[in-house]
Amino acid sequence: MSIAVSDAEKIILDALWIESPLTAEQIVDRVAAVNGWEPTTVRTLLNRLMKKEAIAAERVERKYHYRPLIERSAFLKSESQAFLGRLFDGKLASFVSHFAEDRQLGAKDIEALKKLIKEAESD
Amino acid sequence: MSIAVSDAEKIILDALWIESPLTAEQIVDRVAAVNGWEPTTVRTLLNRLMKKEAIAAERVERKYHYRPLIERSAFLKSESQAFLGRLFDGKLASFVSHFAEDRQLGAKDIEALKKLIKEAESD
DNA sequence: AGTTAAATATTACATTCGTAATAAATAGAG
DNA sequence: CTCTATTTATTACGAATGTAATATTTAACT
Repeated sequence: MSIAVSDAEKIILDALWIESPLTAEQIVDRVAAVNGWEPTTVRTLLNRLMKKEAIAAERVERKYHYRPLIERSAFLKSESQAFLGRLFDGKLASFVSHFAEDRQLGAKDIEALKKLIKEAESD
Repeated sequence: MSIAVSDAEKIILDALWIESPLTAEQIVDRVAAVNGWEPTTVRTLLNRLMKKEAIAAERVERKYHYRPLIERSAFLKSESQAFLGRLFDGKLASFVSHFAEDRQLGAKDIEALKKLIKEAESD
Protein backbone atom coordinates (compact mmCIF):
# COMPACT_ATOMS: atom_id res chain seq x y z
CA MET A 1 0.00 0.00 0.00
CA SER A 2 0.99 3.57 -0.37
CA ILE A 3 2.75 5.93 1.98
CA ALA A 4 0.74 7.11 4.96
CA VAL A 5 0.64 10.88 4.97
CA SER A 6 -0.92 12.62 7.94
CA ASP A 7 -3.17 15.63 7.69
CA ALA A 8 -0.48 18.07 8.71
CA GLU A 9 2.01 16.51 6.34
CA LYS A 10 -0.46 16.76 3.51
CA ILE A 11 -0.50 20.54 3.90
CA ILE A 12 3.21 20.55 3.17
CA LEU A 13 2.73 18.32 0.17
CA ASP A 14 -0.01 20.59 -1.11
CA ALA A 15 2.44 23.46 -1.17
CA LEU A 16 4.96 21.37 -3.08
CA TRP A 17 2.37 20.19 -5.54
CA ILE A 18 1.56 23.76 -6.34
CA GLU A 19 5.20 24.64 -6.82
CA SER A 20 8.48 22.83 -6.45
CA PRO A 21 11.25 22.71 -5.64
CA LEU A 22 10.95 24.99 -2.62
CA THR A 23 13.33 25.65 0.22
CA ALA A 24 12.26 25.09 3.80
CA GLU A 25 12.03 28.81 4.23
CA GLN A 26 9.75 29.21 1.25
CA ILE A 27 7.52 26.46 2.56
CA VAL A 28 7.38 28.12 5.94
CA ASP A 29 6.31 31.31 4.22
CA ARG A 30 3.55 29.52 2.40
CA VAL A 31 2.06 27.42 5.19
CA ALA A 32 3.14 28.48 8.67
CA ALA A 33 1.03 31.57 9.25
CA VAL A 34 -2.07 30.12 7.63
CA ASN A 35 -1.96 27.09 9.88
CA GLY A 36 -0.73 28.84 12.97
CA TRP A 37 2.50 26.87 12.96
CA GLU A 38 5.94 27.78 14.19
CA PRO A 39 8.71 27.41 11.62
CA THR A 40 10.12 24.48 13.58
CA THR A 41 6.87 22.63 13.13
CA VAL A 42 7.20 22.91 9.40
CA ARG A 43 10.76 21.57 9.63
CA THR A 44 9.56 18.61 11.63
CA LEU A 45 6.95 17.80 9.04
CA LEU A 46 9.52 18.09 6.27
CA ASN A 47 11.79 15.67 8.08
CA ARG A 48 8.98 13.20 8.58
CA LEU A 49 8.04 13.37 4.93
CA MET A 50 11.68 12.76 4.05
CA LYS A 51 11.81 9.71 6.27
CA LYS A 52 8.66 8.40 4.64
CA GLU A 53 10.18 9.12 1.24
CA ALA A 54 7.19 11.19 0.28
CA ILE A 55 9.52 14.05 -0.64
CA ALA A 56 13.18 14.40 -1.51
CA ALA A 57 15.65 17.20 -1.01
CA GLU A 58 18.71 18.39 -2.77
CA ARG A 59 21.23 20.52 -0.94
CA VAL A 60 22.11 23.70 -2.74
CA GLU A 61 24.79 25.42 -0.77
CA ARG A 62 23.33 25.94 2.66
CA LYS A 63 19.75 25.08 1.89
CA TYR A 64 17.71 22.10 0.95
CA HIS A 65 15.39 22.29 -2.00
CA TYR A 66 12.43 20.02 -1.51
CA ARG A 67 10.24 18.37 -4.09
CA PRO A 68 7.48 15.77 -3.85
CA LEU A 69 8.22 12.15 -4.65
CA ILE A 70 4.62 11.11 -4.73
CA GLU A 71 2.28 12.52 -7.29
CA ARG A 72 -0.81 14.37 -6.33
CA SER A 73 -3.06 12.27 -8.52
CA ALA A 74 -1.64 9.02 -7.16
CA PHE A 75 -2.13 10.29 -3.66
CA LEU A 76 -5.71 11.30 -4.32
CA LYS A 77 -6.37 7.98 -5.93
CA SER A 78 -5.10 5.94 -3.02
CA GLU A 79 -6.83 8.13 -0.47
CA SER A 80 -10.07 7.88 -2.42
CA GLN A 81 -9.83 4.15 -2.66
CA ALA A 82 -9.11 3.88 1.05
CA PHE A 83 -12.10 6.06 1.82
CA LEU A 84 -14.49 4.19 -0.42
CA GLY A 85 -13.19 0.88 0.81
CA ARG A 86 -13.50 1.82 4.42
CA LEU A 87 -16.98 3.25 4.27
CA PHE A 88 -18.74 2.28 1.07
CA ASP A 89 -17.54 -1.17 0.22
CA GLY A 90 -15.29 0.36 -2.40
CA LYS A 91 -18.19 1.50 -4.53
CA LEU A 92 -18.39 5.04 -5.80
CA ALA A 93 -22.04 4.58 -6.59
CA SER A 94 -22.79 3.70 -2.97
CA PHE A 95 -21.11 6.85 -1.85
CA VAL A 96 -22.95 9.08 -4.26
CA SER A 97 -26.17 7.33 -3.42
CA HIS A 98 -25.71 8.02 0.26
CA PHE A 99 -24.93 11.58 -0.61
CA ALA A 100 -28.11 11.93 -2.58
CA GLU A 101 -30.29 10.35 0.07
CA ASP A 102 -28.96 12.84 2.45
CA ARG A 103 -29.92 15.67 0.17
CA GLN A 104 -26.40 16.92 0.05
CA LEU A 105 -26.57 16.86 -3.70
CA GLY A 106 -26.97 20.44 -4.86
CA ALA A 107 -27.93 21.78 -8.24
CA LYS A 108 -24.32 22.60 -8.94
CA ASP A 109 -23.22 19.08 -8.16
CA ILE A 110 -25.84 17.72 -10.48
CA GLU A 111 -24.72 19.94 -13.30
CA ALA A 112 -21.11 18.96 -12.78
CA LEU A 113 -21.98 15.29 -12.64
CA LYS A 114 -23.99 15.46 -15.84
CA LYS A 115 -21.08 16.99 -17.63
CA LEU A 116 -18.71 14.36 -16.31
CA ILE A 117 -21.00 11.58 -17.41
CA LYS A 118 -21.24 13.02 -20.84
CA GLU A 119 -17.48 13.18 -21.05
CA ALA A 120 -17.02 9.70 -19.70
CA GLU A 121 -19.45 8.32 -22.24
CA SER A 122 -18.03 10.18 -25.18
CA ASP A 123 -14.60 8.62 -25.06
CA MET B 1 -18.29 18.43 14.94
CA SER B 2 -18.95 14.80 15.34
CA ILE B 3 -17.36 12.11 17.44
CA ALA B 4 -13.98 10.86 16.26
CA VAL B 5 -14.20 7.13 15.69
CA SER B 6 -11.02 5.27 14.85
CA ASP B 7 -10.80 2.54 12.24
CA ALA B 8 -10.78 -0.23 14.79
CA GLU B 9 -13.69 1.29 16.66
CA LYS B 10 -15.66 1.56 13.48
CA ILE B 11 -15.53 -2.20 13.07
CA ILE B 12 -17.33 -2.52 16.38
CA LEU B 13 -19.90 0.04 15.33
CA ASP B 14 -20.45 -1.81 12.07
CA ALA B 15 -21.44 -4.89 14.01
CA LEU B 16 -23.87 -2.89 16.10
CA TRP B 17 -25.35 -1.19 13.08
CA ILE B 18 -26.12 -4.57 11.62
CA GLU B 19 -27.74 -5.78 14.83
CA SER B 20 -28.23 -4.36 18.27
CA PRO B 21 -28.26 -4.62 21.16
CA LEU B 22 -25.47 -7.13 21.46
CA THR B 23 -23.51 -8.31 24.47
CA ALA B 24 -19.75 -8.00 24.56
CA GLU B 25 -19.52 -11.71 24.00
CA GLN B 26 -21.69 -11.56 20.91
CA ILE B 27 -19.61 -8.74 19.53
CA VAL B 28 -16.44 -10.71 20.17
CA ASP B 29 -17.97 -13.59 18.24
CA ARG B 30 -18.75 -11.35 15.31
CA VAL B 31 -15.51 -9.40 15.00
CA ALA B 32 -12.59 -10.92 16.91
CA ALA B 33 -11.61 -13.82 14.69
CA VAL B 34 -12.11 -11.90 11.45
CA ASN B 35 -9.81 -9.13 12.60
CA GLY B 36 -7.34 -11.31 14.44
CA TRP B 37 -8.22 -9.68 17.74
CA GLU B 38 -8.14 -11.04 21.27
CA PRO B 39 -11.38 -10.71 23.21
CA THR B 40 -9.77 -8.14 25.47
CA THR B 41 -9.07 -5.93 22.48
CA VAL B 42 -12.75 -5.88 21.67
CA ARG B 43 -13.52 -4.92 25.28
CA THR B 44 -11.06 -2.08 25.11
CA LEU B 45 -12.69 -0.76 21.98
CA LEU B 46 -16.12 -1.02 23.56
CA ASN B 47 -14.90 0.97 26.54
CA ARG B 48 -13.43 3.62 24.33
CA LEU B 49 -16.63 3.93 22.36
CA MET B 50 -18.53 4.24 25.64
CA LYS B 51 -16.25 7.02 26.78
CA LYS B 52 -16.79 8.80 23.49
CA GLU B 53 -20.52 8.27 23.87
CA ALA B 54 -20.68 6.63 20.50
CA ILE B 55 -22.41 3.65 22.06
CA ALA B 56 -24.40 3.00 25.23
CA ALA B 57 -24.84 -0.07 27.36
CA GLU B 58 -27.52 -1.38 29.60
CA ARG B 59 -26.64 -3.90 32.24
CA VAL B 60 -28.85 -6.96 32.16
CA GLU B 61 -27.89 -9.14 35.09
CA ARG B 62 -24.21 -9.84 34.61
CA LYS B 63 -23.81 -8.54 31.12
CA TYR B 64 -23.90 -5.30 29.26
CA HIS B 65 -26.02 -4.96 26.19
CA TYR B 66 -24.51 -2.47 23.80
CA ARG B 67 -26.20 -0.36 21.21
CA PRO B 68 -25.00 2.48 18.99
CA LEU B 69 -25.73 6.06 19.92
CA ILE B 70 -24.66 7.49 16.62
CA GLU B 71 -26.51 6.60 13.48
CA ARG B 72 -24.79 5.00 10.60
CA SER B 73 -26.07 7.55 8.14
CA ALA B 74 -24.96 10.47 10.28
CA PHE B 75 -21.57 8.87 10.65
CA LEU B 76 -21.25 8.32 6.92
CA LYS B 77 -22.30 11.86 6.27
CA SER B 78 -19.71 13.39 8.55
CA GLU B 79 -16.97 11.10 7.32
CA SER B 80 -17.87 11.91 3.74
CA GLN B 81 -17.80 15.59 4.38
CA ALA B 82 -14.47 15.31 6.14
CA PHE B 83 -13.07 13.35 3.23
CA LEU B 84 -14.30 15.73 0.56
CA GLY B 85 -13.18 18.69 2.59
CA ARG B 86 -9.73 17.32 3.17
CA LEU B 87 -8.99 16.25 -0.38
CA PHE B 88 -11.41 17.83 -2.80
CA ASP B 89 -12.20 21.22 -1.43
CA GLY B 90 -15.53 19.86 -0.23
CA LYS B 91 -16.79 19.34 -3.76
CA LEU B 92 -18.35 16.09 -4.80
CA ALA B 93 -17.91 16.94 -8.43
CA SER B 94 -14.15 17.37 -7.96
CA PHE B 95 -13.95 13.96 -6.47
CA VAL B 96 -15.90 12.31 -9.23
CA SER B 97 -13.94 14.24 -11.75
CA HIS B 98 -10.67 12.94 -10.40
CA PHE B 99 -12.15 9.50 -10.51
CA ALA B 100 -13.13 9.93 -14.12
CA GLU B 101 -9.74 11.22 -15.15
CA ASP B 102 -8.22 8.19 -13.65
CA ARG B 103 -10.53 5.97 -15.65
CA GLN B 104 -11.81 4.38 -12.50
CA LEU B 105 -15.34 5.22 -13.50
CA GLY B 106 -16.98 2.02 -14.61
CA ALA B 107 -20.13 1.50 -16.60
CA LYS B 108 -21.93 0.52 -13.43
CA ASP B 109 -20.90 3.71 -11.72
CA ILE B 110 -22.16 5.73 -14.63
CA GLU B 111 -25.48 3.93 -14.56
CA ALA B 112 -25.80 4.56 -10.85
CA LEU B 113 -24.91 8.20 -11.26
CA LYS B 114 -27.47 8.68 -14.01
CA LYS B 115 -30.16 7.16 -11.89
CA LEU B 116 -29.26 9.37 -8.97
CA ILE B 117 -29.35 12.45 -11.10
CA LYS B 118 -32.75 11.53 -12.42
CA GLU B 119 -34.03 11.00 -8.89
CA ALA B 120 -32.47 14.14 -7.58
CA GLU B 121 -34.07 16.15 -10.36
CA SER B 122 -37.47 14.58 -10.04
CA ASP B 123 -38.17 15.62 -6.46
C1' DA C 1 -18.66 -18.35 54.12
C1' DG C 2 -14.84 -19.40 50.95
C1' DT C 3 -13.60 -20.50 46.24
C1' DT C 4 -14.09 -20.26 41.49
C1' DA C 5 -15.55 -18.73 37.01
C1' DA C 6 -17.31 -15.08 34.27
C1' DA C 7 -17.63 -10.47 33.29
C1' DT C 8 -16.04 -5.88 33.66
C1' DA C 9 -12.44 -2.34 34.84
C1' DT C 10 -7.82 -0.81 35.05
C1' DT C 11 -3.31 -0.56 33.45
C1' DA C 12 0.32 -1.14 29.81
C1' DC C 13 3.13 -0.24 26.03
C1' DA C 14 4.79 0.88 21.34
C1' DT C 15 3.64 3.99 17.34
C1' DT C 16 1.98 7.93 15.11
C1' DC C 17 0.71 12.67 15.17
C1' DG C 18 0.55 17.53 16.35
C1' DT C 19 3.29 20.79 17.99
C1' DA C 20 7.31 22.43 19.15
C1' DA C 21 12.09 23.57 21.87
C1' DT C 22 16.83 22.94 21.94
C1' DA C 23 21.24 21.47 20.08
C1' DA C 24 24.61 21.14 16.53
C1' DA C 25 26.85 22.42 12.32
C1' DT C 26 28.58 25.68 9.27
C1' DA C 27 29.32 29.94 6.52
C1' DG C 28 30.43 34.59 6.90
C1' DA C 29 31.98 38.78 9.70
C1' DG C 30 35.55 40.78 12.13
C1' DC D 1 40.86 32.01 14.15
C1' DT D 2 36.78 33.10 16.92
C1' DC D 3 32.03 34.78 17.26
C1' DT D 4 27.54 35.00 15.44
C1' DA D 5 23.71 34.14 12.57
C1' DT D 6 21.49 30.83 9.69
C1' DT D 7 20.12 26.33 8.68
C1' DT D 8 19.56 21.68 9.75
C1' DA D 9 19.30 17.83 13.22
C1' DT D 10 17.95 15.94 17.51
C1' DT D 11 15.04 15.56 21.30
C1' DA D 12 10.51 16.32 23.74
C1' DC D 13 6.00 15.52 25.21
C1' DG D 14 1.03 14.74 25.49
C1' DA D 15 -3.03 12.66 23.06
C1' DA D 16 -4.84 9.01 20.19
C1' DT D 17 -4.57 4.39 18.42
C1' DG D 18 -3.78 -0.57 18.02
C1' DT D 19 -3.25 -4.19 20.70
C1' DA D 20 -3.47 -6.39 24.67
C1' DA D 21 -2.43 -8.29 29.87
C1' DT D 22 -3.73 -8.08 34.50
C1' DA D 23 -6.76 -6.89 38.29
C1' DT D 24 -11.16 -6.54 40.38
C1' DT D 25 -15.90 -7.53 41.06
C1' DT D 26 -19.58 -10.49 41.64
C1' DA D 27 -22.75 -14.36 41.08
C1' DA D 28 -22.92 -19.02 41.95
C1' DC D 29 -21.33 -23.47 43.73
C1' DT D 30 -19.76 -26.42 47.55
